[in-house]
Amino acid sequence: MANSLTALRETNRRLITETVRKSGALTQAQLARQTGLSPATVSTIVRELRDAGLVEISQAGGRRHLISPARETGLVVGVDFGHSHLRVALAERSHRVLAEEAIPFDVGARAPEGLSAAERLIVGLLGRAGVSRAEIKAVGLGLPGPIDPQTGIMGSSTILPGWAGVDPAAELTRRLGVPVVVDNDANLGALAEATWGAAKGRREVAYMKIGTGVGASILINGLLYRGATGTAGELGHITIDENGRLCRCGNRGCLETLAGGQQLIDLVRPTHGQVTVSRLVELAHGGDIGCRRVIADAGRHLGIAVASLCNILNPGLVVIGGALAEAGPLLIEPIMTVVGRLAIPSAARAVSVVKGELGERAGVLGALARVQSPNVESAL
Amino acid sequence: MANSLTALRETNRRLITETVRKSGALTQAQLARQTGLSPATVSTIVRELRDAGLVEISQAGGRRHLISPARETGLVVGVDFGHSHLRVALAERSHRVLAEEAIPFDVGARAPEGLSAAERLIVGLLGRAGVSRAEIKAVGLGLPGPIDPQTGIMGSSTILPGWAGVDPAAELTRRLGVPVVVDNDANLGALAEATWGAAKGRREVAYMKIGTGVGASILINGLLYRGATGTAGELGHITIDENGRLCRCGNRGCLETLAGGQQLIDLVRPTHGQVTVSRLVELAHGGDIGCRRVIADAGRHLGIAVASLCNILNPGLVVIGGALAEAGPLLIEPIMTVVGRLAIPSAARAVSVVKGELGERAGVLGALARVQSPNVESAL
DNA sequence: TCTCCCTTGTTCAGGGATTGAACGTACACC
DNA sequence: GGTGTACGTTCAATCCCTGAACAAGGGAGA
Repeated sequence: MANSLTALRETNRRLITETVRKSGALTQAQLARQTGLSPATVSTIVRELRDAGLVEISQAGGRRHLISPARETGLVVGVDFGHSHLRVALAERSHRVLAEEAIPFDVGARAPEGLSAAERLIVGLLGRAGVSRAEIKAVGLGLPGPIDPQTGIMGSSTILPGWAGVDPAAELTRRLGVPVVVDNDANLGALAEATWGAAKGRREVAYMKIGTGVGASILINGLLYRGATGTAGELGHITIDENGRLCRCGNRGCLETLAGGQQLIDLVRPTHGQVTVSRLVELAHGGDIGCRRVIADAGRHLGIAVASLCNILNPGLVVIGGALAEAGPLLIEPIMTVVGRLAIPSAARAVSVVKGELGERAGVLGALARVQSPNVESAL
Repeated sequence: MANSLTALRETNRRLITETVRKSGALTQAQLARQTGLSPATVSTIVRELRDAGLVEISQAGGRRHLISPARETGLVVGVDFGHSHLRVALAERSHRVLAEEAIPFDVGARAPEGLSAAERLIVGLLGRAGVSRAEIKAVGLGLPGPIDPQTGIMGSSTILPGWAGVDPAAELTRRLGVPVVVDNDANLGALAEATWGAAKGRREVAYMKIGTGVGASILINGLLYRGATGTAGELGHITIDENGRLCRCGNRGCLETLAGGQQLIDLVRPTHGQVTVSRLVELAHGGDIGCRRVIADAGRHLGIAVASLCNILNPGLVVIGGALAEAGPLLIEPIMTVVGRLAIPSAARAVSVVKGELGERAGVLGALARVQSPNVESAL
């Protein structure tokens, strides 16, 4: 079973596959040295992998064989629903993005409309990249709400009512005819930042996405931590003010009602009219006192949540993503101030809070990362 | 090398040894089922382990053999400092407790006095059990404050000023001449409950110890999760009321200032005079309205923290320990009510909050567990 | 150009490890 | 007392890793 000989072989096969993928191209001798396996074992396993089509072998002078990862054919698609936008990317398996597009979109709409819009965008990208629909091998789908990891269905019926009870993966599979993995958008953002962005190489990370709403995700030992029912990391609905505004999650005074982009937009509407979060950030960078103030206030509220996070998980790195993250120090300095005041000193010292490096693309890139490496979850 | 057959055998040997140690005594058939190995393999490995003196085999009716861990010689000591008590246990390696004693003790005293008191207690237990000091092979030490996992020194200088900068393990080693492992008392309580108590067999658990202060600890995948600097799980110093009372951690309105035993004692002093936490709980069970009310209020404040915990970690089980836990439903029902109101519904549904089964002994038993199985920590 | 030496990858026998099946044994239940 | 069941052991079969031997090719130096 788990510890049988075949399992051992499987382990070694995976070890070699991983080593090859990480290094790009290696000779068998190098492989043997790096993995600690004997050349004989490497030889037989490499042959197996070649027969299975998992690696490619090219002659490289002398007896040397260059082992490289099999050029995976086909394309993958990432779909990222934000609260107010929809972004789709078409990429090669190697992660190279061929085409990408984002449109404003209200996720409050019902699921079928959302999925139809995504489908239209995908078709558009296919046309632009000049490839056929059959090339798509898999789709990663991000949604801004808690997903039950068992069923793939939205865990809360109040957060995205239009999506309650729908199985988005099954639905999209039905439309496109390919496997779809669905995950929370904050989880995907965390994955992307850990793979290519600000959290590259870090194994203990918290990620907060502050867009229209507030989402968060936790990486423990480099793997997504989901908790018992997949809602681990839902910092957006931590209670900051028990008597605060009603939140769409059904509770009161959630962080999201105080620091979510929607709240900020509402706050500046009387003085600045209807703006987007990005515009609000621009104005703040331009020196607008009012916008700076609401962002700083949001930062202070976020700081309370980050302080809780520090006391509970004591992370070494917190990455801030989403549209509001573009405010940079205007947002992060108030966060740090509050963390310094509310978190245990040693935990506050240990944490650094930084802006994500992938900006608005984090979600969709995470969807691409997610669909290509299925083993990103912590065991339960 | 690392992945050879002998390594596989080594892995399985260790697997069986661990399984035997955790369960105490097992037949080979049970062992085979639990480990997933075949009875044949178990048979040969058990023989090896017996020959190596690592396990003992006793006949148990029929062909059944009872495999138990080898009776390791020597004794271990567990020391548990609470905020207001000191408890010491002397046990065999097999965890059988030979003698145990608790005294009231103010941990606010300086470290040397505390360690001297512990030493005196240990000597007393040795006399009572009729064994010599040389029998002691190791000591586990629990302290009610954040311990830096790297250095073993108290991480915060404000929480236990008398212990700031001291290396308690080194100091106790100097006095007793044996290895000492030191850990946070909540971590030890969690470990004990997971080994013998309410969290037996559970792998994702949060533990809260509500005594004079409030401490907490998190088990992820069955291992203590410490975070970047060892303060993961410090729920006692989550900020509940930003404008609340000053806390000894230096911040304001920490959970501990609202739900810690000390606060409850202060609250009932005008009406009930000076009482202990246990007395307060007794009175509440007896029907005293005032005591019931302060416990319920504490529960509501704890509920806020547990709700945060649910949103961040989404645990399946929260175990409440410490003296206040004896209030049982009087404390737990308000917690659940608040969790239901403040946590994300799916996270609130997923969690069950229960009283610990080991009572006041959790800390000292955890110290015994800790000293015998060094590998209880999550990587990093 | 030729030779020697080193590296590389393959093959093969040998030694380990796990497993399924078969078997003897002892208890429990009827 | 008979039967069934669970348990532990043994053994052949199977699978896997490794060390050694070996063929093939390149590079350095004469």
